[in-house]
Amino acid sequence: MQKLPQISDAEWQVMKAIWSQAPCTANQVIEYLSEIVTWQPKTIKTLINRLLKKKVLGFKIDPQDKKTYHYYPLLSEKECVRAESQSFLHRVFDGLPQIMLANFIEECELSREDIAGLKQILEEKEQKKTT
Amino acid sequence: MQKLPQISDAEWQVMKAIWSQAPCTANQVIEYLSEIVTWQPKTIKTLINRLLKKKVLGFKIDPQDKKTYHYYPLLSEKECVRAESQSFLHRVFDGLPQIMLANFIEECELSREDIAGLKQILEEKEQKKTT
DNA sequence: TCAAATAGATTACGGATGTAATATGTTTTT
DNA sequence: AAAAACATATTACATCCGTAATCTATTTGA
Repeated sequence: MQKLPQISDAEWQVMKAIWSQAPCTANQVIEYLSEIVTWQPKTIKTLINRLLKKKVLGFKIDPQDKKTYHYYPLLSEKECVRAESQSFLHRVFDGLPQIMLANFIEECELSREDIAGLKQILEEKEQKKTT
Repeated sequence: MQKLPQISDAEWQVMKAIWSQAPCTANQVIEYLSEIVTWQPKTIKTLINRLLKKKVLGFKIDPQDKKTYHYYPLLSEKECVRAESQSFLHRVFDGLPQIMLANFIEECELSREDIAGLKQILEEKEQKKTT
């Protein structure tokens, strides 16, 4: 468990675009995000550069097209989600997942199928403890 | 759903102290937090002042002791937790609580009792939908 | 009463963040 | 080959944040 660099709100959007498309160009990120945010392309390039500096992204150059970088994540979505989740859990719920889960289940809209799915997951988790 | 002011990590610690003790003095906050963090008293005073400026805290003066302020929250813990939770949910899980819940249940340590409790809450939620 | 202690108010300062614009260098296009 | 387009790199700038120190006014102890 090492310390991951801090990823800001805006940077998270960029990372989500890259995790779902990598390797991809800046323009692909910009196009992907055009559905989601209203940032100028320059803003997105800035965010990409900050993520490069933080070593959250890397890039390669295609010999065919030496002009355009192809970015890819250096950290997996899973580990970033985990780190961000732990941070949230500690900040708001003193690190107690039971409290947090109970709270979310009560506060969120969940369909009947969602509820069934979660019960399923809980049961599987229980099974694993037994065996 | 109005927009709450932004509460930073460090400010959350202060707010948790005040929610659990209000109304309380700066020194009570400092003492409470001495178990949890290693900040200088001055640092905590700064945080209290920022929270005053953001209108997250208010204070009263005791006629007996006109020197010391007694701080109290202007926002409930519940609404702040809700806002922070929504922010996290959107940043990391695209606002989808099912995904988030499934993820946490799988990743976190939960005792058998925790699991039973969560199943209970899920069942109650299901009941409410039916009726 | 005068000095020391203390509470709150103001100021500090470097780094992160949101949100870009400008500068520079390399391809294309004409 | 010169100009236009485009990609990346650098710079900008206000605000927030972590982490305090200093200033000011009041209270209290000697």
